[in-house]
Amino acid sequence: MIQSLNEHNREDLQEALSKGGQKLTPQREVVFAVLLAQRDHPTVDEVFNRAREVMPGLSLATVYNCLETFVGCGLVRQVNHERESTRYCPNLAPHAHFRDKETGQVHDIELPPEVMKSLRSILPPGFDSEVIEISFLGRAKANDSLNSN
Amino acid sequence: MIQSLNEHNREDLQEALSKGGQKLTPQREVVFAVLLAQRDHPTVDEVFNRAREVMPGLSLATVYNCLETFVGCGLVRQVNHERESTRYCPNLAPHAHFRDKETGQVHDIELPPEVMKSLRSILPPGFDSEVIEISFLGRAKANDSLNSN
DNA sequence: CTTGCGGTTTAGACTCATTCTAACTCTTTA
DNA sequence: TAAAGAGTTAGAATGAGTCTAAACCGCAAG
Repeated sequence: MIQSLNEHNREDLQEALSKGGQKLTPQREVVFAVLLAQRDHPTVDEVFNRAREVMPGLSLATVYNCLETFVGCGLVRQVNHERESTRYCPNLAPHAHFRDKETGQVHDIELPPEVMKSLRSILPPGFDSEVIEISFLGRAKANDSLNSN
Repeated sequence: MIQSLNEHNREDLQEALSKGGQKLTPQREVVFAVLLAQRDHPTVDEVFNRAREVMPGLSLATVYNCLETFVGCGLVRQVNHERESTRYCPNLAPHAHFRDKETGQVHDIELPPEVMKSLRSILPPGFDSEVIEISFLGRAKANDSLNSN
């Protein structure tokens, strides 16, 4: 179940928010806690439903707002696959995503620096890239524990 | 301007369609010609507008249908960036996409086989991937001629 | 205090890409 | 010529996400 944030995580949140000129609010705490509690790349709706168990008055618009704020503060990444609903991921380490064709589950795949480098190297001169998104589509055989980080 | 398909391209289209159990229709020819004429990763709307110059009665639904058919036959790839409108690309060679933050333009980036290989190698055992999507976000300095293929 | 202010939250209206539906057309097969 | 089947069409429906305007809240100034 969704716990409230521990001291450590609350401080991280607090700090990242204030760096971005934002405040820590009860809603933001709950939404952040939801993301940390179950790192399965939930959609906004999923976050909304989970958060409401803990804070029933929370509105969907606020969940959108909170998540956008987190993305702006670099606390969370958006994960898009084709045009499906955007998913959210609190894993900050550079990583790729693997989407299971059958279950729809999204798994994080560690991205070693040398692979990042070889990717950057394929850019022709004049192309400067800040963000690289890599996503695999396929099947992951069993091994439930491998998801996320 | 949009030309009608030359013999060679019409045959390719014809063949790919019939392999997928589909027929060559005037609408499909026009839509395909639009994609080949300007390889700038147009959205459905852009394809629609260009195609109407040549076939004014064409409907938007048909453009959606044609593009979906082409994707099904492997003639064309969809390109998605975040949740923006889907774009279409008739470049069949394996390649990544580079999206210019400022202009919004999408450029094709050639993907050498050894980079593909190193990417596949980061998948943990049990993960089998058929499709790998790679997209860069950044700025491309000038050099208009480098776009697409 | 209590008033005012800026940032946050809220419900509901709105947008817009995409999908669906049902009617229509065209071509082929019987 | 009729019936069947594929493809096309206009417009309605869907649904994720955004916008708007009102309510709320914590806090600093009076």
